[in-house]
Amino acid sequence: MARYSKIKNILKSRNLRITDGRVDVLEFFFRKGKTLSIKEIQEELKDSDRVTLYRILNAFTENGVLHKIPDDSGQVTFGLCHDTCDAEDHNHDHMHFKCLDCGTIECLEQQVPEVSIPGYQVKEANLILKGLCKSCAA
Amino acid sequence: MARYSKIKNILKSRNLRITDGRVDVLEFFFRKGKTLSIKEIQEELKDSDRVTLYRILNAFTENGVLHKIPDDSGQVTFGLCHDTCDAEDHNHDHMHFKCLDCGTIECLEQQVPEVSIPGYQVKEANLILKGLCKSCAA
DNA sequence: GTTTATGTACAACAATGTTGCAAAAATGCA
DNA sequence: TGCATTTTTGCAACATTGTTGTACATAAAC
Repeated sequence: MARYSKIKNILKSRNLRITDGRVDVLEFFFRKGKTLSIKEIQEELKDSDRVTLYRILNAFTENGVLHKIPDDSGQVTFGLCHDTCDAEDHNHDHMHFKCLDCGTIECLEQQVPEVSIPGYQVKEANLILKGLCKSCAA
Repeated sequence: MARYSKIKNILKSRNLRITDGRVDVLEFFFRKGKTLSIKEIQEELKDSDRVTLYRILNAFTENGVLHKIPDDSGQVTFGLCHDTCDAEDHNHDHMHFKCLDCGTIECLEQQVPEVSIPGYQVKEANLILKGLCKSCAA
């Protein structure tokens, strides 16, 4: 499917109106094919309003289009959710790799290992690995 | 060992000077025995300077006294490192549980499951679980 | 006690994120 | 297509969070 149609479908399926800003943000994610920090998105979409961008990202996060990647650096990073995510049944189990050298954060396809703790009810699991990515380790 | 002596030893072993602010922060962590957000620490130590507190927390993080817990909420939370951590050989593998009900973040003693990704060099692993904690699930 | 290195307090700044509201645009329907 | 409704945007203003520079104060070492 053409990229624009795909983006339109994603927005429609979440009952989000198709606006230039939203399409631009999603198009940027598909084009880069990687996780993006707010800073990177802002630099790409220089002429757009900061508040609008925050609202777009929040809407996307709430509706399972993007997921926020926890990071202790304070720099919030977003990644595209897999096609299986939707507003009701959002798959929160993600595994990410942050390269200590180049700083890139990648979404890994591997499944987060199952963990159970007696007495606790685990609903989501986020595994953040740090080290050297494929290109930096080589 | 008495708490104050313990705190003094921790600071000395990191070559950090023993000051009122640092002792207060550490004493608060030992007293609560749990992870603390910057907000909580600020509320406890109302009369202390905000900048000083940030510098204390940064010094503690850099020297393996505390560890920063990644969280997508933006609220930075700190936890006491285990006794095995020191400035040179800081054990970065942590497992945390965040309760979606009461918001508390707990450090779990369980070991983070080993994960390896072909071509990557994994140095740290952070597993963040979310759900209902023991008291909220009951 | 005196010296020296380190840490603190204050002011000012920078970055990040939020709220309220009027104007604009997207959708649905006649 | 044109109109009504609802959602989204853009702007201003504010709130929170974190940083930098610098003079002063304190801890550690002698």
